[in-house]
Amino acid sequence: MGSAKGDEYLSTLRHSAAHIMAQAVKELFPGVKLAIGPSTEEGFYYDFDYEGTFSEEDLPKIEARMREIVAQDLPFIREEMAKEEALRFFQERGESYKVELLEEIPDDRVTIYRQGDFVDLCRGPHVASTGEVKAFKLLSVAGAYWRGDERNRMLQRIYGTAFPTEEELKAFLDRLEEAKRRDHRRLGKELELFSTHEEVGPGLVIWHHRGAMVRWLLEEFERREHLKRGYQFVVGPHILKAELWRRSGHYDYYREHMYFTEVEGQEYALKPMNCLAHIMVYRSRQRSYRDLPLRLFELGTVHRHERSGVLHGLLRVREFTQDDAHIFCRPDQLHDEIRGILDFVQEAMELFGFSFEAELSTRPEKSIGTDEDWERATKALREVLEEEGFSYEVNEGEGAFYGPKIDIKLEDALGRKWQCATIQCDFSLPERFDLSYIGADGSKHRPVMIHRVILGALERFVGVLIEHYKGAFPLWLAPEQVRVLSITDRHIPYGEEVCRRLQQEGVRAEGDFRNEKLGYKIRQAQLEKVPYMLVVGDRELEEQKVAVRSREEGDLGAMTLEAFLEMVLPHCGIPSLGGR
RNA sequence: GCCCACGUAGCUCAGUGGUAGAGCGCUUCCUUGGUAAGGAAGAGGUCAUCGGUUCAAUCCCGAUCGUGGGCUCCA
Repeated sequence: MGSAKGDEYLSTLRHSAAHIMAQAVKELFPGVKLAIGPSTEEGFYYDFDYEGTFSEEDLPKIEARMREIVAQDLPFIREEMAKEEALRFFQERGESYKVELLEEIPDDRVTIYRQGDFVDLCRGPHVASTGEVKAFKLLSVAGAYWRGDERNRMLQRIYGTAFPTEEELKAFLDRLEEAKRRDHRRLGKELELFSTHEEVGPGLVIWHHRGAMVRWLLEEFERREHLKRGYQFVVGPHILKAELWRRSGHYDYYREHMYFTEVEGQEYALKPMNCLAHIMVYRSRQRSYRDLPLRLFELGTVHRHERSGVLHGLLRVREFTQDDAHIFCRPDQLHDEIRGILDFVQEAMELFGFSFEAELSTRPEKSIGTDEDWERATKALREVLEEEGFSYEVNEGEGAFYGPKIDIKLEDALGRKWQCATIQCDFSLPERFDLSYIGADGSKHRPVMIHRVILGALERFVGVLIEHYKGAFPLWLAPEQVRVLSITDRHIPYGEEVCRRLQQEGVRAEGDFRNEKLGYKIRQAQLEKVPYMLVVGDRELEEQKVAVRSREEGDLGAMTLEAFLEMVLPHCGIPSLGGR
């Protein structure tokens, strides 16, 4: 990351690159209309309206034309113009999108930028001339709705990136390659973690033994941590009567994401969220203020009908399991509960080596509940964020339909951001289900409900972990922790004995006793990211030792099995967070 | 859902309007070899599915399903 000034220059450079691309496209494809073309965090894009279509094959052609424009070193010329004049100007050129944009500009005067024959409505700034844009590359073509609204016409977007130097561009492209290498979909197949199948259906994951082990370890970790923090475990059904979803508001507000079925003339819905069963637990008896907070936890599997175009490996699926909990508390406890959750999140993220940032989302247009409720919940979330010293962004109108929320975006080893944890206040469901507790004053009061997940969807979290660790899970999460390698057939019995001993100690050990050369077995174990390899041959058999090789550090020499166990056992088990 | 691509052996990918190929993997045999690939032989594909054009389609066209890159949406 450069300085603030450096970032500014970078975005100016990229914005200028976008103009150069637009010029090239207009020259190569007559009839193209310009929409918008900003810089982004990773580069730039320009949206075009064109009767034909662009494909990836057009990119080299456009790039070549761009290089010519760069070689001409055309100055970027800023001009001020009366708005009326600009309107006429763009109208004459048939640039209807620019006209639409102009009509919304309140000022009387606007600026345009020219390079050569190309003119664009633009606030600027730009670099001095096209010659300054040297290191750039076009990356992809995509569809994009005009103004990001799917009711509008779909435009054609071309993405590219630009940097001050070729070296920086190359570093960026290398990083894209690196991301491809650690793509969880690729590693998931190579490491036998999971698979998806056309015959099964899109967005539905099948966990293979290794992936299932990672998941099981995470689940076990979750159970222990939740138990430590005063959560109670509950389990709810997968289908619940549609009538219940009507009462909760999901039927009205979330219907398009739900699957329905009919049983004996009754309409049922496959749960897209776990909250209703938890509410039923709360309602099963009279609650006292002394019972609160009631923290109900469930590794809850939910089904959501996601639109086909959004599915992506493990990161966006149609069936997933959340580490979900609902906390029912008194309004005066809200603050401490939110704090407890944020502490939990913070400790968990540290364990996995993620940094993260918080986002506070406020009331959306489509929502239920009173203004007063929304205000109170938003305030509580904001207060805790500030007391805990979290830096956070506010996303106006991005909250759930039932309440405001804090989303935690974690950042992986490549600096990419993922949403996992979320904390959502809810004043609506307690109202709709008429939840109450008897206060110290002997009268009924309304509890507050918090929906929260720590790792979020396990599918997504495992996907992020795979990419974060490049498939090389830390010892405690490695599906196979140790592999015992025999050198020749006569070492097999000893190898089996070593393997058994390890398994008895709770170490996940497997043997590779095939008739293959040691180098071959090591290569395979390395590629499969097994943390430790134990080689057994004549020398080890003789001395009753094992030759230890670490995935990261290579050959560690021979030692007794006891010495090896002493070294690794402390790191083999499921870790425990510090807690509050 | 929308825009653009793609779908060939278990995997990664070549290829052609005249019924298909490589590497890895798999099987068998030889080899018993000390820290990232020992050798040989063999098996394996209705070229995603359905329809159309054509004397002839894996290849051209259309639809469907699935996947990828985006948009919108989201854990």
